[in-house]
Amino acid sequence: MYCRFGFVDNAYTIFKDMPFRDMGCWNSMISGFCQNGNAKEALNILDDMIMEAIEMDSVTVATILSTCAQMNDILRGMVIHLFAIKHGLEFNVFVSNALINMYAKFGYLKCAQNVFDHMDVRDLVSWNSIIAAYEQNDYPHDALKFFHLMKLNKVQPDLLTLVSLSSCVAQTKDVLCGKSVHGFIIRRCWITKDTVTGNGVVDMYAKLGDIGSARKAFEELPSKDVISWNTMITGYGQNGFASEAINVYRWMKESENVKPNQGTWVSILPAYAHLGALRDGMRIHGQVIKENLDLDVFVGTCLIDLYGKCGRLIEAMSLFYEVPRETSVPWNAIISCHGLHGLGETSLKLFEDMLNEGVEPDHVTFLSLLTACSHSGLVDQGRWCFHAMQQEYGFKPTLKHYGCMVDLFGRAGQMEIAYNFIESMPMKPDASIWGALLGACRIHGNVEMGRKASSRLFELDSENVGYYVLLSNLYANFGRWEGVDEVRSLARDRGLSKTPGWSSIELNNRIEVFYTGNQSHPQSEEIHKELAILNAKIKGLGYIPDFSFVLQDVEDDEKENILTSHSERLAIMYGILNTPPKTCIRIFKNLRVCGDCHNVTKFISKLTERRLL
DNA sequence: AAGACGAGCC
Repeated sequence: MYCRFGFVDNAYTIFKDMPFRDMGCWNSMISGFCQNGNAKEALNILDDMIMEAIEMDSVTVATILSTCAQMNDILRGMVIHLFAIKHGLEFNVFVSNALINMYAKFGYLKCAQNVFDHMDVRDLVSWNSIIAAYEQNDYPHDALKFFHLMKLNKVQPDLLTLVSLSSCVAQTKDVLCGKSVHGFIIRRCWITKDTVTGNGVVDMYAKLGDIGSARKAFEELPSKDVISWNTMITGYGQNGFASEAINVYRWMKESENVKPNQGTWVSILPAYAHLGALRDGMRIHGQVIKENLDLDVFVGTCLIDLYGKCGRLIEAMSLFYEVPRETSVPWNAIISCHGLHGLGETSLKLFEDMLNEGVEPDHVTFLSLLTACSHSGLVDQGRWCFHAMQQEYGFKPTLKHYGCMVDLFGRAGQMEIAYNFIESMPMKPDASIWGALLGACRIHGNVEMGRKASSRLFELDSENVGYYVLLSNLYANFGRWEGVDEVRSLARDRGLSKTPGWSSIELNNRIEVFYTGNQSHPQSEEIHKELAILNAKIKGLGYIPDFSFVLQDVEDDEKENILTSHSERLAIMYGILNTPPKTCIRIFKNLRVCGDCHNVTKFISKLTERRLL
C-alpha cells in the first residue's frame, strides 16, 4: 500500500522488520522501488533476496527485467534471461512480455521478435509490446503489420495500442490513416478518459504537418498536463511557427495548474533560437541554471544551438565544454553553428576533436559538416567528408546529403560538376536537389542551367513558390523580363503567392517583426523618412545601389524605393531610432539577406559606428 | 506487469 502512494521508504521500514517474508513481500518491495524510479534500490533488494537463498519467481524476474531496461543494464538483463530459461520461466506471459519490452528498449528487435514468436499464450500486453517495439525503433510499417495480425487474432486494442498506432501514423506520414486513428479514439471516448491518448493525437497531427488539427485536438483536451503543453509548443516549432510556439508558452505560464519542466525548455528554446530571440533565450538559461538543468544534454544542446545561431560562438563553445559530450548530438550542434557563420575550418577541426575523443559521428554530423563546407567554399574537404562517411563509417548518403553536395559544388560555381553529380545519383533526385542547383544558378547567373533545373523542379514540386521566385530572379538579373512575366503568370495560374520576407529585432525585451514595405508599424512614417536620409548619406560614402537585386521591371528610382523598404532595413532603422548611439544592433531574418542590403549594412555600420549582426 | 511528450541537420 505504501508503495502505491509513493512512500517506498515507509514500506521499506516495515519490510525490514518483518520476521518472515513470503514471495509477495519481496516482489512488491522490488516493484515498489522500481516504479518510483529507484532502480538501484530494487536491485539491492534482489541481492538481499539472493543472499537469503530465496529463488526468484516469474513476477520477480519480470520486474527485474523492466528495471534493467530502465537502467540500460544490458548485461544484467541477459543474465536474467538466461536464469529464466534455466528455470523454465521463459514462456511465462509476464516474463516474455517483460523480455520483449526490454529488448525493444535496447534496440534488439530480433531478440524481441524471437521471444514473441515462441510464446504459446499471448495477451494484450504481448501484442502492445511487439507493436511498440517496432514503432519505437522506427519501423512503423512492421508495427502496423502486427496491429493487423492482432486484429486477425481477435485481440481488442486498448488505449496503449492506439498511442503506439498514432505514433506509427505520424512516422509513415499517412494523413488519411491519421484521421481513422483519431476517429477510432473518439468513438471509444478515450480522449475524455485519458490525457496520454489525447497528447498522442496532438503529436500525431503536428508530425503530419496538420497544425490546425493539432491545435484543435489540443484545445479539446479535457485536461492538459505538462506534456500536452510541451507537445503543442514543439508542434508549432517544428512546423516553422516559432512565434505561435512562444504564444502557447506564454499561455502556459498563465495557467495555474501546470509547471514548466525540462521538456518545456527543450521545446521553447529552439523557437527562440529560430527567431534569434537571444534575450528571451537567455532568460530561460537563467531559469535552467536555477533548476540545475544547465548540464542536461538536451537543454545544454538547445542552449548551444541558441547561442550559436545568434552568433555568440564563444558562449556556445564554453557551454559545449560543460555539457556531457559522449554522444554526437552536442557535437553536431557546435559543428553546425560554426558552419552557419562561415567558419568551416573550425567545424572540421571540431570534427577531428570529436573523433579523437572517441565519439561516433552519425548521419547528422555529416550533414552539418557538408553544409559547413559549402558555406565556406571548402569543396575538397566537402568531397572528403562525403567519401569518408561512406567508406569509413558505412553511412548511405540520404537525399539531404546529396543536396548538400549539390549546394557545395553549386555555390563554388562548379555547375557542370553539380549537374553531373545529380545525374549520377543512385536514387531519384527530389525537388530540394534541383532547388539547390537552381539556387546556385541564381548566384552565378547561369540561365541555361537554371532553365534545366527549373523544368525538372516544376515537374516534381509545382507548389513551392520559392522556386518560381528563384527562376524569375535569375531572369530579372539578365533583364529578360519576358522570362520573368512567363514565370510570374505560371505561378499565378497555379494560385501561388510569395512567402513574405521578414526581419526581426529585439528591443526592450520585445521581438518586433518587420515585413517588406511594411507600413503598419506605429513608427513606420519616421522609419521611412529616416531611411531616405540615411540612404542619401551612405551614397556620400560611396554606396551605389545594386539594382540587380530588384526583380521588377520598373524605373530606377522606383527600384531604389523597393530596395529601401526591404524588411531588414526597416528593422535596422527601428533599432537605430530606439536604442542609444553606438549600441550593437542584432537583426534576424527568415530569407537570405539580399546582396544590396548586405552592402548597405556595411555602410550604415560605418556611418553610425554601430555593430550590426 | 508495459506506456505518452521533448534536441542536433534541412
